[in-house]
Amino acid sequence: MPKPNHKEALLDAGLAAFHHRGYHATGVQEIVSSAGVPKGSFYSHFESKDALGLAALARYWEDRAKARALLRDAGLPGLERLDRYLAALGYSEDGCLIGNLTAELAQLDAFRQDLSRLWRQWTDALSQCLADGQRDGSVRTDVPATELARTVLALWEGAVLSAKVERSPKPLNMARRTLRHLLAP
Amino acid sequence: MPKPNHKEALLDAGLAAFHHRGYHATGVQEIVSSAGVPKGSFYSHFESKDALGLAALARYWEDRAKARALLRDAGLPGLERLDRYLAALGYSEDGCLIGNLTAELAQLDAFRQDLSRLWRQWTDALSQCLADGQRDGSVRTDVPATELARTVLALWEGAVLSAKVERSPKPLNMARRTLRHLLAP
DNA sequence: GAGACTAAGACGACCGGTCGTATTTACGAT
DNA sequence: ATCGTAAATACGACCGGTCGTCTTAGTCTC
Repeated sequence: MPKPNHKEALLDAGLAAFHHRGYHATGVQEIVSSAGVPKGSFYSHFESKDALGLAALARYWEDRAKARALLRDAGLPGLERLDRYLAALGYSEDGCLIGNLTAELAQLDAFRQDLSRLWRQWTDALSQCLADGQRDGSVRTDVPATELARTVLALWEGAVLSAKVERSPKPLNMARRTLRHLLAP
Repeated sequence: MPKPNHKEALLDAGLAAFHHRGYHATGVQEIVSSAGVPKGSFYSHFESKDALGLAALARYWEDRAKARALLRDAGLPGLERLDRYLAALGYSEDGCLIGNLTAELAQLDAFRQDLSRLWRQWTDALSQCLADGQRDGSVRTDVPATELARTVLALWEGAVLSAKVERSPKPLNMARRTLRHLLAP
């Protein structure tokens, strides 16, 4: 049984490096050095670099499960939940790993399915929140919740990209304002 | 004087490869093979791979100048111009080179400035069209044209990313519908 | 012949991954 | 509980290949 902290260290280091530098610009050597794990051990923990990449995506998604819980907070109207969720996601200079790797890797067979599933999961989570909002009256009802969710996600990811190149959280604030206006009844 | 078609061939091949596979996943060898140019000649035409990357971005932007002319079509209301422009941009399985390379390369000194400038130019072009729309009454006036332009661009880029992972133009159609609703007075 | 240009192949660094050996763990017998 | 052995795991050194770039020989033009 390998030491659990080696795998975790590799996962942490991989996630950080892929997020900051991108997937193909990051080598296995760099990850193992950063994780303080001998390179020969890498393949005891991950079958391949691709496997680590997929694991990093899954970890990134799971790391934001707490923020996603805000989308299900029954004590708030739907629109307010959404806004709190986006505020909780917040700004990062490196942007969003899912968006970044979608741009870089969506055309690769090894990644497309997982990326596609993440987008779907994300859309579903947003959609359920917005459907609740439609029931509680905080969200417009003339467009299906699913389409609204797709719009939210697209605008958010575009804003994150803009924030990345601008090195500023302003586009995220703009997106939140716009969404309040767009989604209100 | 190098043959002009070699440089063009390299630029075309580089643009296509960077767009389809991403920057770091594309090697100089692949580009020269695709362009039918000897590898040793590459550096007679481009100082470095980075230089080609930057040239490819500029080319991509220039290739869409014709579509951008639609934004300035004085015969149409501003909102209609915008929609025609987005329709003219259309769907591509590879997404948008500017968006893709922003995600992949915005953190690199060699690329940030050019990417940032492209986003600014794009935003300015959209902003002028929307300001015209505010004057002609086709676009809402309660939000400055610049902020609307940023929103348009963010939503579009996010939708392009979504379209890339979905392999479908549907997100782009959604974005156009949403923008009509969002921008109308 | 001189200078400019072209381009084949070499360069050092890096790539993801493999493999033989060393180390650790697990298990059965005593 | 201890020990010997087998199995599993870890990992240092290595693999063949690719990377972007450069060097230098060859070619062309004046």
